[in-house]
Amino acid sequence: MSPKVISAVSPQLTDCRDLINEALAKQKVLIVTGNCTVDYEGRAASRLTSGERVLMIKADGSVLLHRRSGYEPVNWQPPRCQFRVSIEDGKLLSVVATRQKPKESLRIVFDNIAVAMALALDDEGEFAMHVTEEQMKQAILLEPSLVEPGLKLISEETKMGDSGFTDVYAEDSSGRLVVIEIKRTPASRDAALQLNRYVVTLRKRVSRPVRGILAAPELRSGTSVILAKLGYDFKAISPEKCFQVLKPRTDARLSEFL
Amino acid sequence: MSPKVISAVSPQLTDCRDLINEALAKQKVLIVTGNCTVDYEGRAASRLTSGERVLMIKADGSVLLHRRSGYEPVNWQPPRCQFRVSIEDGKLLSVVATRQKPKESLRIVFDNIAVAMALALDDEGEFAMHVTEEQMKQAILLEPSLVEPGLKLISEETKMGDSGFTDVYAEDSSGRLVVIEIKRTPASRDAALQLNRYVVTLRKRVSRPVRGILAAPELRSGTSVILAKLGYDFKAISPEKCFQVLKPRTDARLSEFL
DNA sequence: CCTTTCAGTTAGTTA
DNA sequence: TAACTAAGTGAAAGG
Repeated sequence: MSPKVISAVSPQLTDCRDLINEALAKQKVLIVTGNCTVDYEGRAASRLTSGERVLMIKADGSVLLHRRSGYEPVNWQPPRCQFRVSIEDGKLLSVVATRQKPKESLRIVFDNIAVAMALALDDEGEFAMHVTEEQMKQAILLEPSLVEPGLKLISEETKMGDSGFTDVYAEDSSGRLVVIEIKRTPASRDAALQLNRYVVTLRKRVSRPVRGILAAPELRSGTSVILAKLGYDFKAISPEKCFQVLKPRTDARLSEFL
Repeated sequence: MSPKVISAVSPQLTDCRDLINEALAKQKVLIVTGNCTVDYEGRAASRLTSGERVLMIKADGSVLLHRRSGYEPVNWQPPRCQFRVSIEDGKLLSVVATRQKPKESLRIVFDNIAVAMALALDDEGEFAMHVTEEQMKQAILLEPSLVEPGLKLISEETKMGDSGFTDVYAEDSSGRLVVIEIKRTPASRDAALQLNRYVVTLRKRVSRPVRGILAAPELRSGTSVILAKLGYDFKAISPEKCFQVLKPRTDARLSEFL
């Protein structure tokens, strides 16, 4: 990370300005704490009188100005805005973050800076809302309306022949049979074809109409076309929703975690 | 502010732990940057694998974990949660932030810390979404439904005798006369009495029923009782809404501001 | 690019 | 405290 940090009793404003400009240019994460006033004008308008706050400007041009308390920043700017940094009267450092569409502007004027730092965060980590495929299935079995309102469970049988996919059988509100293919990750062409195999097999056995539903967090590009061609539906299932359904059961684990 | 800052190539974890604990105890704002993994379990569940991030813990126990990009923190904890800081295996520093109701837990484990700082922010500044009382009146004149649906303007006259308050005359959907008292700040007893004077005066002049509405961002405590006793209504008017109504007109000024 | 919907929404107000 | 609503909502998905 090799952070650049300015921390002095009275750091030179010019040094701070240079550090800020460099951070912006190199898309580092910038953190500045000091005494400032803040004006916003755009979708609304606000003014924050003098006080000590923490300014964070992130690599994508998001701006967050935090007071000492509260989850939310008191003032902010969403990603992709542009900056103008300048020194006024030799003793004020102003940062103006502007955005077009909607047209809005945030102006932060420091009359004193305590700490300024620029961080080149090396972060390739993966973020995942995690439930296992088995947990997703459990959630759907527990709460079939996750997939579709009025859906009624027919069979909890998992295996219809092979592996890699989880499936559930149900009946929809019109009395049609429904095969639900569950994937915990973005579903691809393979998932659609697998679903097709299940449906085709089932159609040979029964004379009732059979629907197919692919339940997954999302579809990989192109999959929706195949799915439509085969005549099946897609239902987005979020891991969070599944987790919430399962939550009562995981409370024991949560206690342990705490 | 007199910030305490730890910034070294490889700072001692014990020093960091002490700084964090002190910041938490004294309700300072804490900022820690370093390489970490993050696990969350509560309303949902998530895992973030190793990478460099910025952790901010605010005076009220809000937790924000920011990656290099994005307005929103990747993981967080709302205000009023509790902390446990510990060193594991002598080379991992873990911060666990837990909350009851809903029961949830955030666990951040650093294997390397680049910078840690504790800030005692001195911030008595006032935050205001600002429109003037005149602007509020303009907004209501432009868009009477801000006060009540179906309201129709009768008079743009401002003065009915004295000062300090802005008033507007209208007719409601039932054909009753309406006097609207506008205050840009939280309305007090005085505002209610002022409204009463206007209504009483008007009732002497006309034989139709006359309503009174106090339009302000909010009511000071006790004022709602008085208002109810007098038989008048309160309508909360947010500065933001007014601003949005007026916005088309302020675009010129906004351009100038940018 | 615009619209709609969702969020571990958060925050504020009221009953 | 719970329920309801608004937000400079932000972010993602779909048209």
